Amino acid sequence: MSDVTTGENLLFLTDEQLRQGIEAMYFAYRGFTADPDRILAGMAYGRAHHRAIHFINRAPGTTVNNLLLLLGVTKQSLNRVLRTLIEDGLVESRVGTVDKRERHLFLTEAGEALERRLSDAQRARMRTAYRTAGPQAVAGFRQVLEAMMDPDMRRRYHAMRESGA
Amino acid sequence: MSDVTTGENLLFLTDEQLRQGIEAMYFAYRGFTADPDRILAGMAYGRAHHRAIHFINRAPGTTVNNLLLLLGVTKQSLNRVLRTLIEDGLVESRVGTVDKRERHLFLTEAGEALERRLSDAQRARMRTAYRTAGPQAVAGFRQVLEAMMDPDMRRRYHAMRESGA
DNA sequence: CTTGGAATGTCAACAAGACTGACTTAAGGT
DNA sequence: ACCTTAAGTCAGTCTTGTTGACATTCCAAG
Repeated sequence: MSDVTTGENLLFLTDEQLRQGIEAMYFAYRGFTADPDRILAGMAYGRAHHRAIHFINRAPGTTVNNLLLLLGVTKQSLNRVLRTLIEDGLVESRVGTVDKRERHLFLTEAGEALERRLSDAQRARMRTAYRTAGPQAVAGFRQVLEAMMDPDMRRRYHAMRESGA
Repeated sequence: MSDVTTGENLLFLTDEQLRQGIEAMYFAYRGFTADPDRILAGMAYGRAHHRAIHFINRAPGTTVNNLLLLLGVTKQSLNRVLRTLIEDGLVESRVGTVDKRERHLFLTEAGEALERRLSDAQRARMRTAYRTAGPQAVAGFRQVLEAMMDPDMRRRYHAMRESGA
């Protein structure tokens, strides 16, 4: 351990440092959502639709229940969003083959097109930020974010990474 | 430049890495807001009240207009929040002495008490995350967050740090 | 000095997206 | 047969965002 991490030199843990971190998180999240929000503003969609599309793309064939756990909203709330996406032909809902109670969700071609448009914008900002800060900083960024998650979310986040990559 | 940052070794900039970063940001932000949300759930307040209280505490005497720029909402939206906080005796609004159109905002003792309760909870999570990840990671975290902000927000974020610390 | 425009803040009405609670339908599992 | 689980629906509420209209105050140009 270096001297910054021990004794009275825990300078990165002062209240002022923590407050600045909180504000940085707040302002950065605004930037993080700004580009997709702008794209969606024109259509009849919002951030809720984006989140659904994102996770259906990440885990094609996921069930409604699984999506519910990832998004942390009520089924009534998700249902409203999902219904419009299905009606508009962006998402397809297939009855489960092994368990017919389940609905498996997939993006249609139109859904994938919108997903790409949204995630291109979001990744472009992320890429610029990553490039500006450099690989070391990115590693630290990821470490702190992970430590900030609730344990449940951290589990789901890891599960997603394993199946995804 | 080290070899990770050049040539074909830009591994931290792959689409998969960026997607994981996006998801980490999403899940971490949920954790970030969870504790204050829980505290506020009981009262008739929400995240919007928290944000107002936070920034009034950070910049006592700030005007409504300045708060508007920080929060990025319409004045009508902020006004509703502010009105309830004033009615409930958490915020005091003083008519400007030099420009009587302006209202200067301050936390009352009750307001400061709630601010402390909310920010204690949020800082506790932040402190744990920082301690877990370590000072190097925290530095990287801050760098990436800053690079993710919109330029306007970055300016305001820096202005806040100068006056605050 | 007056008057018109800009800045600041307030009121009212509405929409999106979250919530709870109650209920239905269909399919599994014991 | 009975209970549970998955999904969907209907109704009502809350928070927080939006627009539009309006009042007050300031300031500067005529």
